[in-house]
Amino acid sequence: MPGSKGASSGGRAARQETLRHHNLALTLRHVLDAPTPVSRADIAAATGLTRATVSALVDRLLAARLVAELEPVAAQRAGRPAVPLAPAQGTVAAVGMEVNVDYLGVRAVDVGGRVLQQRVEMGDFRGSDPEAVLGRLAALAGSVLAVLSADGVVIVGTALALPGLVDSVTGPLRLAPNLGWRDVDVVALMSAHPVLAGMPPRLANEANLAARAEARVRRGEPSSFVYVSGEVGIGAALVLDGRIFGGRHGWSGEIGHTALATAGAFDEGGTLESYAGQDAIVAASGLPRECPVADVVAAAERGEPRVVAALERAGAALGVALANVVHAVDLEHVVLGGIYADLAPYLRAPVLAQLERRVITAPWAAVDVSVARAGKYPAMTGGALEVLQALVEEPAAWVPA
Amino acid sequence: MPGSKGASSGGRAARQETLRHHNLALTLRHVLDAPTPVSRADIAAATGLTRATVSALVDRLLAARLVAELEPVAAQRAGRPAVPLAPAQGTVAAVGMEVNVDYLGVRAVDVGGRVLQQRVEMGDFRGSDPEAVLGRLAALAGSVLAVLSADGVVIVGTALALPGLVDSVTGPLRLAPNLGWRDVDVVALMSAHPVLAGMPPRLANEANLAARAEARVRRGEPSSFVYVSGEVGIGAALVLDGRIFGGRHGWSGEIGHTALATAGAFDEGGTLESYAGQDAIVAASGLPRECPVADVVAAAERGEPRVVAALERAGAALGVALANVVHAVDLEHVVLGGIYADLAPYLRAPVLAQLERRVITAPWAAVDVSVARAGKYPAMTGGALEVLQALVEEPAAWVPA
DNA sequence: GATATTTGTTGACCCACTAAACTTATGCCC
DNA sequence: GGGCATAAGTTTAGTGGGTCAACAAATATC
Repeated sequence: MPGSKGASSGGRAARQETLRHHNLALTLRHVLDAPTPVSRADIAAATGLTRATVSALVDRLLAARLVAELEPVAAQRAGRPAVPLAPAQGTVAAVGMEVNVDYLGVRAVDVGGRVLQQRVEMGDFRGSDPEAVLGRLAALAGSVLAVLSADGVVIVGTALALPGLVDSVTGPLRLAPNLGWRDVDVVALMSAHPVLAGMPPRLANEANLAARAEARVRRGEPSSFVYVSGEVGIGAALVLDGRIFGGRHGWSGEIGHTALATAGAFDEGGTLESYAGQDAIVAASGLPRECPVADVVAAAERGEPRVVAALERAGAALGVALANVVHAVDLEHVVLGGIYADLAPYLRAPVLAQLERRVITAPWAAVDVSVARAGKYPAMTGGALEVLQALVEEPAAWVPA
Repeated sequence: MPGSKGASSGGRAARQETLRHHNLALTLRHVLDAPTPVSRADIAAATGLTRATVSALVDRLLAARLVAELEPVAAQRAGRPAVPLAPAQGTVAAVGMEVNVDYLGVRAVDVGGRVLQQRVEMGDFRGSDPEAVLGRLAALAGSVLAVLSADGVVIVGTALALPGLVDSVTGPLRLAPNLGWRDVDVVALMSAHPVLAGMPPRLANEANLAARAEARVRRGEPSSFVYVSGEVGIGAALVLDGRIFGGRHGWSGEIGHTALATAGAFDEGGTLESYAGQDAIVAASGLPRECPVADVVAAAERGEPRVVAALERAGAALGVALANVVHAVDLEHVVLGGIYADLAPYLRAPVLAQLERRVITAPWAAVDVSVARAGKYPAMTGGALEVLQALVEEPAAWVPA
């Protein structure tokens, strides 16, 4: 998720090989992104390549087991029936892992986006010991990998989502306030376990990876949005044309630290997290500390005034912060994820109200607010998709000559 | 400045021609970006292309008058002396125009970045009539274009910088509060003038184009930064790896409307512009309305306490807003432009103080604040560079077969 | 003046694409 | 069931833009 290429004079020399790599990736992407199986002729028509070229490229993808031919279905049109092509199932996969405040887990996803295996362990990891926690995670990953390799699945890599600041330039986890971790060399700790020896995980922020999963669910729709992941902390991710924009170090979207409530005295003032974080909402609701979100939702459904007011207030704070993000990066869609997805019925209106009031461009491009659709533990899926994306963009490395 | 490609399955089929286009652009970029003239052999070594290929590509660039051969300089090494290649001077150029609150102007820049012609007219355009103002601008442009065409310069296009919201998707200027313009079809009004008939201007925000000029001045240095353009309004631009990130409509960087001073009551609170805009600074300084910035600087230099306090306060507000931007997009450099460049001696410290206090990632990547170096009227230069960039990225369209 | 060294050019070759003909497999009409 | 239209996938020749290696040109060094 570099967000930048780095090359000073952008791009390297293109040779014949580059051409083939490009078209191979294009062809693969077409098969993977299509909602239904496609034929070689469909790909040719859509890409502008000739059928001859597509055939040659597809042959390579078949050999690499990235794509599979399905049984021809009874054709209703005249002419030779097409051979349907679809993402291969259960042949090539990536593993997404996650450590969060109250659970850890591992999920394996194949090139078609199917979940092949998954394990989740609940727990309380506030103020935990990184080495011990990562040991448990590695054990979990080991059991998943064992099943996969017994099934002959090729694993292309792993990724690990963390609720904090991961330095994508130099490596370590800088800060995960709610785990109580600081400057932890997570990659080294994970690689120490033999099961992961050959596959050091890519690290990334939980919100960024969750947003990637959300982007996949929404492929086809306008795919530029701010994904807000409400958990104990508040993370956000910027998705531009289906791609995560991580910034220089992968630290974009740290809206939990947006300055609010400054009243002209710029040296004071709370952050968004102090108004709209999970703990703040629970406290303002008058509910017991660390009670689950489900309790908040239940209380709100019963119409308890203090809870409803707390959510109203949290929504307003979130709306102000999001208005600032919209002004900074010009996006028209907000997706509420994490606990905000559960609380959306109560947050949506105040968030929208602030956006409409404050966003100066709203008259020409109203900002809409929707609810995440990527399901439970989206960051694990997103981590796997992150690794798979590298494969999809450079399939030549995995395709036999 | 789309900031997005739009293509759903990203990228089209690559053919042989695509290869040549890519390498032609690569070669041209190498000549343009090099600080000193380069030889064909240098380009070959740097790009990985063979000298044979580079020779063929350079021949096309010479024919298109985008590149020129210089006189060989006395070689100090053994071997045949190299033929130095440099951007052609005064052969191919683009025109950048600007309408702002107190001036309008036109500037022509060639592929090497040299200013060939320029005209600036001072005035007061608050609450002005768009048609009349654009008529004056067109006349100015006409006189510049006349001189250029007499000199045999080929004009590849024009751009127009405006202090407001330009809708890059559907075209019109949506809102320029300080001009008092709203929903003005600027392109149509400009194209009505015969001198610009064949070359409708690209419109863009003043801050975005000024930032582009700044990025060019800083090429070679780390080129991702937030450029803040303080004028009557406050605009900003996000520069990522030397490229402007404009967002979906070109409306990124509207930090003038960042919400500040909310004191827990999220329905109140002023914007950054109400604390740090030119009018706000002048008012808080106790100076006469609409007095020039030079007077503010002079008063600050004399140490007038009310002025110094006003600048301190404006700097703090700006620092809070910039901390929010840094949290949102993860950038490490802030560049102060427009009136903020003149006021930088007084703004820099409070801005830095807020950034250090609030940016949670500061311990690992301190945000620095520097002063713009692109000179007077950077948006005019940036507009021309914007047009030239399209040429540089797709030189094939301008190069004879 | 002979030799080494580097630049730029030339021509043979190679590879990935296109174009167009061909083969295969179906639906439809009689 | 046979002929015909239609469409999918394959085969073969051709083209373009690259590489590679040899060569010519121009200078420094001894």
